[in-house]
Amino acid sequence: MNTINITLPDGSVRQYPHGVTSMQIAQSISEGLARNVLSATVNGEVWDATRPINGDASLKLHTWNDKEGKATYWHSSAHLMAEALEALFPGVKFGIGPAIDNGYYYDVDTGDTTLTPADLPRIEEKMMELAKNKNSYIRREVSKADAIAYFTDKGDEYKLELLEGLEDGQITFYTQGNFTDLCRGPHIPDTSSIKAVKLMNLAGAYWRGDEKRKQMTRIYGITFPKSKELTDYLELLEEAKKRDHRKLGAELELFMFSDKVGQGLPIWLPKGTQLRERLQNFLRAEQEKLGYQMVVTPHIGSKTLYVTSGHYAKYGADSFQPIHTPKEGEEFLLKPMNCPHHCEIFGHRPRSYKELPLRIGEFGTVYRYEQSGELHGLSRVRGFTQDDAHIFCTVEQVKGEFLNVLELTQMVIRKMGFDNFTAQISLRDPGKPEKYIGSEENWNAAEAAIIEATKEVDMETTTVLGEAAFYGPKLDFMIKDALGRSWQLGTIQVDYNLPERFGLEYIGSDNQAHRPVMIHRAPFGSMERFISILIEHTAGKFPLWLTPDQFALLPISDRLVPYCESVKAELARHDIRGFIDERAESIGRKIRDTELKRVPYMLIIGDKEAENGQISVRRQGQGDLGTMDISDFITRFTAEL
RNA sequence: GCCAGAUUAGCUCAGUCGGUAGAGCGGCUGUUUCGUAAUCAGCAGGUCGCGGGUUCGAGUCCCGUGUCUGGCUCCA
Repeated sequence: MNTINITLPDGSVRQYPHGVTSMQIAQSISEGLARNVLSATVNGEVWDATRPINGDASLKLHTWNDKEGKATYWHSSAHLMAEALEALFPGVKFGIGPAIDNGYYYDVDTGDTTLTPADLPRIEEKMMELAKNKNSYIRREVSKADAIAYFTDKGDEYKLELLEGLEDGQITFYTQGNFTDLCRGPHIPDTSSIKAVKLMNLAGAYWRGDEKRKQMTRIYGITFPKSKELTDYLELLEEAKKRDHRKLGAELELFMFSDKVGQGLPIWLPKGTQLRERLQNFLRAEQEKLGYQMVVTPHIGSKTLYVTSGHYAKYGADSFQPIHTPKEGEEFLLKPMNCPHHCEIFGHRPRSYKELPLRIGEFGTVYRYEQSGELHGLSRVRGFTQDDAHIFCTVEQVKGEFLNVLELTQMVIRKMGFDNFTAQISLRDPGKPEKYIGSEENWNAAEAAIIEATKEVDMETTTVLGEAAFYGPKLDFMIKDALGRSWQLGTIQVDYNLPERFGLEYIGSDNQAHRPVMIHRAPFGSMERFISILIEHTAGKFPLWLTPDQFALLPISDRLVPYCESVKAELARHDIRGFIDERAESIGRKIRDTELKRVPYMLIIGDKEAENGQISVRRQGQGDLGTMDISDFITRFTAEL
């Protein structure tokens, strides 16, 4: 047979000579496509576009515009960087160098020389110089013995270790220019499409992710086929920097940290507290509508509580250590989660099936000893408040409760101005039933309930097997912000373990004791983390109903302050809140300062407005909206809420 | 916790070869009473993160340590 059948994604079948490459197929379709093709999926596996196809195959060509194309491109860029490093730092050793979501990295060991950020431009230059050589990426199958010989000769113990895990017969090398690497591939045809490079940063990374092993230097980089795309990407990063919640949090006086109070312990300032409490009140009201009952539990709990829950055995050593009292033998732990307290609430008196589902909610402040290097603004802290609740129910009720939580979360997220909202469902690893507690029937029922519930609310989901907790399946919420970055919010988890450990029971209609199922849910994770995401998503321009100050009254002269007072009082009667800027500053200055504080409405008051009983309205970020009656403003304002 | 970098006035930053500290913004005082993004002037702010060391002399060099930043590992 001299010809093979190639099936394209549209289902059409074309015939090509045996040994044809994806590149040649692209050429037969169009020159333009051939110029842009980076790799191809052949029978479900991503291949080099230059690799011969030796049998009937399905084929999908990849360009810069798809995920696989970018991944190939960036992985090849990592090799290009390695070539540049080898030219500049002879003797450098290489770990692994994969593509990531935005670019690639390569872990390197430069021996006694330490790389510094000042070295990066030099490496970038070398990469561009090498890219211009238009070197092809050449794939070569090698025997294990030859491969070992090559890297032994080179003295790269990392590659040798990687080789140990590979089987003879499936080892390939890729070479471009003067650089040869152990690599499964695939790679782009040649280096000429790499037109712009930026090495982002340097970081330490453990060899094979093991903190007991040597730390290598990880160099992060990104490349693009057009220099304009690099410029755009760097602008996006600039924008992200401007929106950094740590920066905005300080500028807008929302929160602070103090070395004396302790790292990772946020202090909420008046404006931030207003924002947070308003958000909390909104969430509380919505949850009460859905049948949640709010409780308050102490910030510490006896060690016994956590021994019972099992958390002490699992996390005790890595937590804030017990608080000891003057009387010996008393030990308390800072509350790291609210569930044990809520279990005690359920168990404090006999429960009837008629009370289920029992939904116990709490804005519960918890303390966790996060490693110091993990702390980050408000998104990773040591003291935070969960929008927590525990639902005690029957297995039959799990689906309804999931629906309830999904709908609540969707509604709140939309109200907050996010529109891209997805979920990850984590189920058992079907091959390892011994890893999980709880009966087979209960697991099946709960997993089915979660999947059905997400279908009913029409939510985009991904399902991952083996990611469930040992005590039950779970669902994690994800949102994308205005810059397209993904954030993980909170979770809903089914738990068969804690009711067991706390011996929780209810009396069923059959007059027998039954064990309830417990659902943990904190859809937003924590107030701290959620607000950090909200700050970055909105760039500090919070939704009107939520923002601390909704307007600023800006009198042109201090003789107009009394009129401002009357306007403020009138707006207050309509629950519109704000302040008067009474400073002896020019109106231009007051407007500038108020714009920077992201106060949504600026009401400029001069003699004309005072005479006519009107206000001149300016919207933050939009400019002058003209003069209007106060009642018209209230109408406009209320419509925007 | 680990690797790398940073740490100077409230903030953003400058500070040369080691010779005793500087700007802008902000603050205060005065001035300006103004029409849609900074009125003008003066003044006050610093144990150069902290603790040691080298030196006649340390913001600057060395050691230790705190905190922050970027990653790694971790995240009930």
